[in-house]
Amino acid sequence: MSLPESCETPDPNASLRGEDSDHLGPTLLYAIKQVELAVRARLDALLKPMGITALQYTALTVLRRRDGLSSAELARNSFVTAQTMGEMVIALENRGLVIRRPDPRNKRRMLTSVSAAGLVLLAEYDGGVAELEDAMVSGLNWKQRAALRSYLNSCRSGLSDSAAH
Amino acid sequence: MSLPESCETPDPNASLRGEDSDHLGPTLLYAIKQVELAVRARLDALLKPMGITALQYTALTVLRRRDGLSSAELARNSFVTAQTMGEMVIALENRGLVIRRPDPRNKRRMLTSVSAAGLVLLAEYDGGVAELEDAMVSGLNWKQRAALRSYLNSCRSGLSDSAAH
DNA sequence: CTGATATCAGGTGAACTGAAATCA
DNA sequence: CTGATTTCAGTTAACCTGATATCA
Repeated sequence: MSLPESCETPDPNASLRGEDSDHLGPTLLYAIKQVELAVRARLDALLKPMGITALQYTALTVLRRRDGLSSAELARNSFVTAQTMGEMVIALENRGLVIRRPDPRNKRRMLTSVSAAGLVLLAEYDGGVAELEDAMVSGLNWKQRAALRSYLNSCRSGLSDSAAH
Repeated sequence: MSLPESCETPDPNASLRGEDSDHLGPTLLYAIKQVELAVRARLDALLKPMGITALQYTALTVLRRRDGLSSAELARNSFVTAQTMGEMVIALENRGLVIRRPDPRNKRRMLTSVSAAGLVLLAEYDGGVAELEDAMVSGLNWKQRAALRSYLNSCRSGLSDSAAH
């Protein structure tokens, strides 16, 4: 990995508004945490009036994209234990937002799907969530947005794969 | 602010492993959440052996950079209530990691500083945290890392500033 | 027998809301 | 009086560990 030495100073005007102008410390980790905190605060405020948590919303959106996952698979996707996700899925089932049925090829597994009511609920949120994302990336053009997503995917794989020190 | 446009195609392999190659939905929000979840899992595992939470660690690093903040200011920085942050700061004080003393100009405010023991504890973590960040951005060159930080800062200001729909 | 899944039981820490007191 | 900060009290949602049963 050759490092370009064209400009050592990563950021001449890092101190934009005196808020978080750290030129040392876990800058990228901190930046990601700050963005996620802001997103979560907004998302909670958006979802709370309808009585659903951010984690439940996330699980529903994942199930909408990938139908028929088991709660254990959902748990691995969200970095929580199988018990925790199992309870949440049951809660969603009791509220009629998801439907579960045993896997015909494995009687132990329970295939989970978003119910019609769940799809309606998700559809009601889609607009607000899209607005939230638009607000977040309002300062970036499409090319930068694509690069940001690419970089984030790289970060995720870098953390999940061979991140042994 | 010059933004690097020499970056290669945004995603040579956007579909990493068939896991989350969604071309629709809240992709960027989801990508950020996924990265933060992975970071938090790693950070918790790193910090747990010494009995400190990720939020406490973050608060300590913020105080190291900006000495003398009040718990209310810390709360606003971390998107939690003043009560929550107040309890955490007291917990840190009881463990001798921070020191508080009344603001001479405002007897109600309590100025918080990292204690010597707190600085030692932070120093012990700096290495592991740096390794964690290195692992996260191992797939990015320095230019992409700088762009990522710039984009994340843009996202944060986009969320905190005028994010009215 | 081993591993994965689901579920029940119990426990914990972290966050919230509400209210009260102090001070600029 | 208004607003900000701190602190006390009660509460809740989220997550954990441990144990058990089922099934590939």
